[in-house]
Amino acid sequence: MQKSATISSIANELNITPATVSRALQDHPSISHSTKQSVLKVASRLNYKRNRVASSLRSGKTHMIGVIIPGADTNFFGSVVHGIEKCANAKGYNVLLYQSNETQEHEIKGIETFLAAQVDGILVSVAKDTNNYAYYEELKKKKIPVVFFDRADDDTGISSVVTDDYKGAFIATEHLIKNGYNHIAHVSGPQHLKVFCDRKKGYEDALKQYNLPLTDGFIYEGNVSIESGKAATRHFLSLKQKPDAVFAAEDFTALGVMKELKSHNIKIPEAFGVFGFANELFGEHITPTLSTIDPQAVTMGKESFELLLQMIENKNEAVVEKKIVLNPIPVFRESSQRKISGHLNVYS
Amino acid sequence: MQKSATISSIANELNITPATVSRALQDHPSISHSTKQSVLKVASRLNYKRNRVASSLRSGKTHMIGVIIPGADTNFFGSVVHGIEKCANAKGYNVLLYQSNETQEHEIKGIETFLAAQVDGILVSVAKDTNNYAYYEELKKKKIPVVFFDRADDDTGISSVVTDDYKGAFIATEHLIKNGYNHIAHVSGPQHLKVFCDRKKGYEDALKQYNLPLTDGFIYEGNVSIESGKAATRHFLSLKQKPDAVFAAEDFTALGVMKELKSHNIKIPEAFGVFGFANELFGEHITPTLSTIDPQAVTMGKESFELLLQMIENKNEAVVEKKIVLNPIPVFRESSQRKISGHLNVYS
DNA sequence: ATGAAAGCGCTAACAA
DNA sequence: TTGTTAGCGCTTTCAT
Repeated sequence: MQKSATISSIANELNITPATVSRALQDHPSISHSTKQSVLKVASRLNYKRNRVASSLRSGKTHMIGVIIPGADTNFFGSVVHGIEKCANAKGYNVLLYQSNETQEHEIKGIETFLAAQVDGILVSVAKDTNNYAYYEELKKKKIPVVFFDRADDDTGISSVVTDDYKGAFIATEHLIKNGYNHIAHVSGPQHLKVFCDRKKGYEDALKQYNLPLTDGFIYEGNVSIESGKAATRHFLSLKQKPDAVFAAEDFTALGVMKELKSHNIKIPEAFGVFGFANELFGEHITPTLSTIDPQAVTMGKESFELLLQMIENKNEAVVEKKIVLNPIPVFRESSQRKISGHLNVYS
Repeated sequence: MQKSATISSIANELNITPATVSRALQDHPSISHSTKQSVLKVASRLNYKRNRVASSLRSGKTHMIGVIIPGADTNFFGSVVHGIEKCANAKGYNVLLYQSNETQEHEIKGIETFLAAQVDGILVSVAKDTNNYAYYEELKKKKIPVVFFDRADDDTGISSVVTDDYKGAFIATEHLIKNGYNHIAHVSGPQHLKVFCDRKKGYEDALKQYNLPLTDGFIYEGNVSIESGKAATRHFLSLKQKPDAVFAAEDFTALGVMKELKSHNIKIPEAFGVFGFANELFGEHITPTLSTIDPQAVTMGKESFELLLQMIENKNEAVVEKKIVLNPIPVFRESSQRKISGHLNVYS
């Protein structure tokens, strides 16, 4: 292959210096219109492409951001990445992707990779088992812009973009109550993650507000999986006081709940209500369709990137912590709505 | 922030030259054990991290690969990326992701971005509307390693990793036949994409082999979407000779077929069989569960990366085109299996 | 409006 | 085994 064109080759053709070419290419104000014209012409003739690596080395900006997600195989994270990508590309940024596979070990490896690659900033949704944020404190000291999305930590003082999990959970639980379920259980997620704490709190407060008791054994800590939804359900059904509805902290868990209920021939939503969280794709297509909370994944991606970009561009100024909270959108489907025609307390 | 350590800072501390440090860090054979030891010690004390940008500029290798996918929001591509990532990270490569949103325009933009970023190689699954491969010929001339996955082109002479689409389609159709359906229609995908040609051909050949006629109007060209599955079904139901089963070229299309059938109160699988392709996540969870072909997404990602890596490492040797064909795994679920107890031809 | 010159941090051919 | 030297391609300050 013939070597690709550089600013020097352009400069040679025109008998000007590389510096001038560089400036012309950047549309620098101090370059004459005619020079710019000719540079552009030669550049396109030689099929010149700026070497970003060289440019990055010199300028210290790579125009790359790193994104760490637990896994690329859920619709939720897929959509967030989609949002990030779209936005980043529009602003001339590239996206380096890294999957933690839900372990802190990989997460840290990802960050180190990103640092070595000199990314301009990092977006991360922490792994299930991340409970130590010392690493992020380090990054803060190094003034590397970092934004958490979805799975954020409250105490680290790092900017974040999350859904209003508390509100979403409250709405979900309230909806179940209004549909006549009054023994509502909850399958939560790992409690060291703020998301799942908040969702539990929303559930609890909704019960309180409607004067429903918090029954013993009605909260089961799952681990965000179909299997834990099933296990939770087996647990609930073994109680003397059985629930008649479940608010699951996440859709896959809700799916597990539904599967287990079906295998016990318990009718949803007639005999048992189910509500999820995440608006995973499958919820719309299963029978019955799954009620859920849409956390606005694409918007989350977009907002995360924009926030990060702000931080990148104002790198010198004091980095203020900024928290963006998205409005959760309830999606009421079949699994939580029964025709209540007057027998609100039929099961109590 | 204090500037991060460089090889020079390490060299200074030890009164040796940067070159020696560089070599020590690379475990170069000509460096003494003791020097390596001390370099490593100082490096870790200073928290040295190699600057990959500088390294790339000098060596011409970025250890980054670019991946272009139509979109990150299907389980299939999510899983392929998962496979790529895992494998790439293990080998010290980073993954730049770009989504074409199914348009050739974005796809080309992605490639240009990757070239500017000096990636070592590119993995691409072409967009729905890509029909011009001139761009890839260019890459070939420039000796940029490229591997197509899933959506490949046969004539470009570019290496690829795909599922045996023909075989998968054949198995699916054959299975429908063996389950007593004998008016089997097909919803295909865009025919300028080889995947969908192959699937159609597998369908046709299965019919032939079992001496079933290719009925007029039984092939509907969809565009890989729920909506086109619905439209196809409406078309099929409007025919005088109606089909009693559909092999859809892809799961979302199959889902559309099922939805439309349900809205006409046509029972699946009793009155109508449905078979998909892709093994999207939802198929396992809808009612009835969807029979499909598992194209081995994660394996596809892994194999694609390994093939690309080979090409990257043997860049000087003649690049031979290599095609890897994965074995499709049928997943027989409810939507295609009826109890046929002797009335094989009940509908004919 | 343009040129000259230095250098980002690292690597590698050649020399010793 | 280690040092010397040059330079990857670009940006940017300072000078003209």
